[in-house]
Amino acid sequence: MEEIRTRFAPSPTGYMHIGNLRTALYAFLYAKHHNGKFILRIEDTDQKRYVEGATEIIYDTLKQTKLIHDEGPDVGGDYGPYVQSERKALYKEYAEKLVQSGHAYYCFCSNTHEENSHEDDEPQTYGYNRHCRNLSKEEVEKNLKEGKSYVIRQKVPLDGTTTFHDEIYGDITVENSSLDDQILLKSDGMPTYNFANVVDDHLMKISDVIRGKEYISSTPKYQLLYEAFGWTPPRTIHLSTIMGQNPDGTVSKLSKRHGAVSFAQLVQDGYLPEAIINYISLLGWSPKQEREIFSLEELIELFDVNGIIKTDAVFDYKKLDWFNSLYIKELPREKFLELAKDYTNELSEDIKGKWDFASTLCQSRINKLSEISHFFDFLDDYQDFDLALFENKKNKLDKAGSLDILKDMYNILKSESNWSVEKLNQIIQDYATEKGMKIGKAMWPVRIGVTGQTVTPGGGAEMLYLLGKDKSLERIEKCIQRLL
RNA sequence: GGCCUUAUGGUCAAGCGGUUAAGACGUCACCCUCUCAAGGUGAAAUCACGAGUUCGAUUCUCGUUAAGGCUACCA
Repeated sequence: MEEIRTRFAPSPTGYMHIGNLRTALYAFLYAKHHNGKFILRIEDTDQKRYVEGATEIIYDTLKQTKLIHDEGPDVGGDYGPYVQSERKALYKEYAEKLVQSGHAYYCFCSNTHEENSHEDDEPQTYGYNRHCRNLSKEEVEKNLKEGKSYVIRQKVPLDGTTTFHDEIYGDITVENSSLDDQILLKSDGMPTYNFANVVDDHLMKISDVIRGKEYISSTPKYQLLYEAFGWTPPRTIHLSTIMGQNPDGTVSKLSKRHGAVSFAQLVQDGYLPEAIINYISLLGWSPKQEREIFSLEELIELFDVNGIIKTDAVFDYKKLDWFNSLYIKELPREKFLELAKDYTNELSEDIKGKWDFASTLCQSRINKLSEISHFFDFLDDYQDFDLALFENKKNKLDKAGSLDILKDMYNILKSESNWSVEKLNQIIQDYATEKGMKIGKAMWPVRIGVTGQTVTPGGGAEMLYLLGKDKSLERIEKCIQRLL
């Protein structure tokens, strides 16, 4: 049986775009679902874009998301090297083969881009004018001998059509006349992506190419290349684009202006890799089930090209938040504490001292780890709040009623030496029982008085504990003064 | 401009000729509850438009419109 081999072929650009990561994920899931191999290949043929440390970012991302590759520059494999710049000689060799077989030609035009430049009001000309397509052998030899700079271009048939099959989009046919004689080998001797991916996918025995659908337009040219070489093309699976929502409601390709778009940025914002993977797995693919929480193992089990969606998906940070909050809640306590460490710097010494308890409040309520930094800011933001907050109809409380409770609580709390959440809860419960009221009624004035806010991430006793005895009493006293 | 692709609620999406058109996020109620969060229940909200084909179209075909991609010595 045919071995399934997929590849993830990122350019070392310095960051991992979330759309790119999704492509990697799908390629990984597809391969693993079929017990195949997932290969990492670094496409660094554009030397101008080389970024220091960029490959490490790719390795890190793959490691953090657990998309473990079976072959790649760092782990080796039978089809290396896995870095395109190290395969330079290979491409030249194959490009020349194509020249010999009449499927490509040398082009000595200096800069076609400039030649084709135009004024805005002039009708635009498109593509290369094929100036060198029919140069005589002698002319080519002469130019070569003179050491003229050249590129090798694909000799695309002038008529007829080319058809390829995509697993998602079906058969796609284009007129060859709409295809340009694209550059295969650049003047610096490096191949273009368009050429390298064909050679490498074949040489590395890639069975299924999974990539973004921006390559659909180029695929006919790849098809022609495979045919010229006499190779069987791999299956192709083109993926929809991940979009971002613009302020005006329109959408466009997800980019910086929509928010964090790189995996590293998302992680820094406090999203867990597992949550990110879970969320993006469902952006453009559906397991056709009602649940949405899946581990990587489950995704491998369930992955099926049948569920891949053709339409572009808008990245929704709100939904990512939801996934993330669930994953954070599920985190074992130790793990949460460890991850939280990076976000506690801005916390007050007071909160840090009570972190053992305070962290539980965070874990059950935050959407992303970065929210920890300012989670307790409200405690310090204590001003002369509107005394109407003491009125609460559900508890049948007015200012006078609150004042009474506050006075009692002040006296009770003043003599309390065991300032723990449990004890505080206990004594307030005892007080409520004694007064024949529900604990909620007794807690209301306390919680409001001590925080000055109706909404707090925790109950009255918890707020008292976090504030500490001195500050709590001080605030209660102040409220009593104001209410008198 | 040319070529290619796509079109179900605000968002992710199920559906693959006959359905009260799933489910999730978000929103809004209500319940629970010392507030919030979590949890529970419920509500509002979708087949872009126009022609066909068919007994019957969200589903098939064609057009329109809109959106996206390609049209680089970037990938």
